[in-house]
Amino acid sequence: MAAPGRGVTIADVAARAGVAASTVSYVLSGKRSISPDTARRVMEAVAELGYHPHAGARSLASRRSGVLAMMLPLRDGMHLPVLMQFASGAVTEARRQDQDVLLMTADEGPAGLARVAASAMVDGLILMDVEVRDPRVEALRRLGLPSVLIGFPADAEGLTCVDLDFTAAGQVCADYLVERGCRDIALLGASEAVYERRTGFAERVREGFLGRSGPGAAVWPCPDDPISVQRTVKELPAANPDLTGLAVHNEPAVGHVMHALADAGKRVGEDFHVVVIGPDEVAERVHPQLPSVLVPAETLAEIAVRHLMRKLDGLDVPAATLVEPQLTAR
Amino acid sequence: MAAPGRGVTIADVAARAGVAASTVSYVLSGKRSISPDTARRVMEAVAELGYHPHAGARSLASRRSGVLAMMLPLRDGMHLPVLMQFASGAVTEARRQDQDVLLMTADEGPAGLARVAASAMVDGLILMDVEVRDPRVEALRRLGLPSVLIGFPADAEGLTCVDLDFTAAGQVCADYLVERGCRDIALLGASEAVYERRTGFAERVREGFLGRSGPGAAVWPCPDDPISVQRTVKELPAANPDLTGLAVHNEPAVGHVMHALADAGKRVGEDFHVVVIGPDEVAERVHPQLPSVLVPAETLAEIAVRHLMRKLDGLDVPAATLVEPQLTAR
DNA sequence: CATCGTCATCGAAGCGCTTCGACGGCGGAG
DNA sequence: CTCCGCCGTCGAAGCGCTTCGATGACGATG
Repeated sequence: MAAPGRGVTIADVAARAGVAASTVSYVLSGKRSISPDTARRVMEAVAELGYHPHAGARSLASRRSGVLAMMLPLRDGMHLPVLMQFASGAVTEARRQDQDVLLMTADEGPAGLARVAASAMVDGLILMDVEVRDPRVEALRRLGLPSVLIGFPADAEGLTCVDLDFTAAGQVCADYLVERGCRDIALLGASEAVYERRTGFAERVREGFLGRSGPGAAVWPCPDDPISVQRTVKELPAANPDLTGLAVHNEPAVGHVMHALADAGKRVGEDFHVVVIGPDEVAERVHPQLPSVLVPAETLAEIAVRHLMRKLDGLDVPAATLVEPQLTAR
Repeated sequence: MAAPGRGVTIADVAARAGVAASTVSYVLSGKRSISPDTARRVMEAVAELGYHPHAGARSLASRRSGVLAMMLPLRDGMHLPVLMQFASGAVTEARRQDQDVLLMTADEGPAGLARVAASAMVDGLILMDVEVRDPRVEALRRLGLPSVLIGFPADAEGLTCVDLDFTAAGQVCADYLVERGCRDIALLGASEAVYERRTGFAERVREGFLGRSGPGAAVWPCPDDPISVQRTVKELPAANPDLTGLAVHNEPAVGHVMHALADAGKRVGEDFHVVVIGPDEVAERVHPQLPSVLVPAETLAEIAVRHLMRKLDGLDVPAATLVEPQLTAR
């Protein structure tokens, strides 16, 4: 009793329930019909002994490990809390489907994919923060490991991708500002680095935003330290005196933007409008609170896991899933 | 060639190298001496075929899965970026030791521990954000699953724990402020909830801080929204007019604190001093930049993984490891 | 009453790996 | 020159599970 559950095998359960090991297996998997009476005795034995199937043995015999890999990068300019939301959303949904999640880092690169695929350590893979040209994508195709991407690479042929519709998000923000009567509007984005890496979502927000705004609209990449933000916000009116609306797609910078605007004498919500693309807390933690379009990290992760599970079960799933952005007015 | 590496078994490697399967195994594990010539042929075959051992088979036969679990909470008041640093630090170090990391959430609780332990899915466990009274700790003891805690529960008997020396961190902050000539000092902490949950580190910072400061010192719990921060900062001088030094142990609030102090006419770095316990970025992203004591998440995670691996190898490790805090002046 | 299905269950054969004991071949000691 | 011991290698026996085919038992059918 020192370590209950340790070393309990299916044979122990079978003996206890007075059946064959294979019968226990069938009760547990439901792959053959079993009399209710036998099933009950088996389940009781399982509970009494605290039996949990040996993961390795199971995966060896059934060619299913019950583990999903999540490969997520920790690159410069990524907003860590959002990544954590993705991770937690994925784990939660995976557990609901009796799967576990292995955390991989992006810098293992394609070799890491080959490793987990060949070792049959995981059944499928969720790839995060996909870049427009991503070396992992090619490896993925080659390996034939079931996978779902969060984000869209340039060539999504044959892949399953899920993401927020960032183009629509850019549009929603532009529309919001225009409806508020803003004359000219601008998008204050993430630092240059994010655009240079050609991270898909940043580009798409820009396109969506510009597509809905007048000829005076501009996009300003901006690092998130207070000095840079202050400087950028100061430059805005100089570049365009008619600017009265700003969309901010740079989570950590939002607070600084608000202070810079206050310093510049803008009264946000009155003669100047700001809308945020980012987590609710960011938009709620400034004064005044701002309208925002949320990146629904948990929802995206959940969809990704569900799609992946369907693929593992041989069902088919839409190649591209775009989640509609919601603008929360505040 | 459509899916190279798929289905390559140790027998394939053995055939290719002209040896027995067991020999391949010994080459790979180094558990018996092998002639250099044979070893070379085997390694070549491994490389040519892209062989990776089947994880399930390996764990079944060797009773080692090569996977470590990391159970980390996503509770209110936790600073997500720091958690992500822990996770990434652990994954990085684990990979260095040829291990993978399974991500578990705290809300699976003790049952989750029983599951992974009994299924032999993981070899060991790292438990994060340990509370003073944590139900998982008891389960851990009972299961006998090798583990390392990041944080200290009330009863650490028989456990291996690693953490920043938060008591010392509190002391360092108090000392810093006193040395700067501050008359009275205060600690602005996290929201009440964190203290109520009796999260170990918050309490220890407080004790360390109070232990080194004069009788006028005070601790102010504080939520991290701008309104609450503004209010709390306004109350400080009312409660103690001689207050000229503040330690902030609440990452997201730092920016707001600085603005509130500016509004109150304090000139930080001159007639008023502030020190931060938190990530470097937080202290660097305000103006003026602040001195800070870092929570070395990656280092802690790295130590935890290393200790865990030593335990798995039957070596012994110190029961308690406290990392000395470093104050970075800026 | 003999025959045929169906249902519930069993036994055995692997899944791919590690590990143990065994066994040739070789060099050094006697 | 023989014997012993060691080194390098092999074959076989599992690890705990799933799954396939086989087998009784039993009710329905002709």
